[in-house]
Amino acid sequence: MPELPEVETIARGVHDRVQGDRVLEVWLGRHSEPFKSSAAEMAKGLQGKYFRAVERRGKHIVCDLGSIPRGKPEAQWIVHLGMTGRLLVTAEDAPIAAHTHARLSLASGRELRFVDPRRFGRLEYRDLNDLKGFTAPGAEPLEVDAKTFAALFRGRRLAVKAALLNQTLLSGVGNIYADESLFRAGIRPRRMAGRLTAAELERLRRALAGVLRQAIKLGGSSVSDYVDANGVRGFFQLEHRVYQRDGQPCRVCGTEIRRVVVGGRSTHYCPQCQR
DNA sequence: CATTTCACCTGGTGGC
DNA sequence: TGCCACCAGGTGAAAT
Repeated sequence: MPELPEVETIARGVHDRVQGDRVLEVWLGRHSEPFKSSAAEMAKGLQGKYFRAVERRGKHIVCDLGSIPRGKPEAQWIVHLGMTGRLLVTAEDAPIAAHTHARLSLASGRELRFVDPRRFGRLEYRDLNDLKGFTAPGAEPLEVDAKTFAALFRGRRLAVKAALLNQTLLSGVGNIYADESLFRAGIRPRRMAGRLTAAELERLRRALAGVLRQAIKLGGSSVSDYVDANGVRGFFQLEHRVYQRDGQPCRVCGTEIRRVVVGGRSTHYCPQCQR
């Protein structure tokens, strides 16, 4: 489900609703897949902690926690939504959705819940006395400068689409925004990353930042059932130029949009507008 | 090492 | 209606 704009929307929504709130009780489901750290340690660590802040790092949602409401974070709860994960703030008596893996009851009388049918999402608890704070491995697409961006692709022999999806190069780009940014930059997804010209790379960097910013403004893309922390759908899917539009005419030139597989992922492009 | 492929899961859709 | 193949917004391990 979620790429950078969706994760940003959810992180902001959760931040606004839980900042200053305190965890009273923790319930964790019995499926082990979502738990990157031991469930027992996570439950014990979360209990009693205050939410200092909730922020996005790449596709991760990082909750800074402390034993008092303010000050330096003492621990972090890190949520990765995978393909189908949701992080929701609910009333405590709200019905419990199928595939709910974590419920944090809060002093305000609400609950923070993690729901994930496919269980590709991950939850991690970090005690910052033992471990460093979470940092995303790749560059932030909304902050990276032209020189750094170009250096990420230099010498690489894989398709530019695959490079965009590599989270150790850029953090936060997924299948929708890789395709949409390549369309806006006029670059074919199968072009070898290391063979792009300086001008093409700069077009791509700007197209990517532009499409991500616009998507954040519209609350992300709701392709199937994506909703933010308040259960509200996004609207960026209405702005898609190529993603899941194969067989339909290009909105710019009318040529039929094609679907191919690149790096094992569905890839959509306009053979006329993208070279 | 860099790159590619595949497995991990459930659920929705569309064809027969 | 039922059954089945195929597809899905992600990632990391294994293979090449």
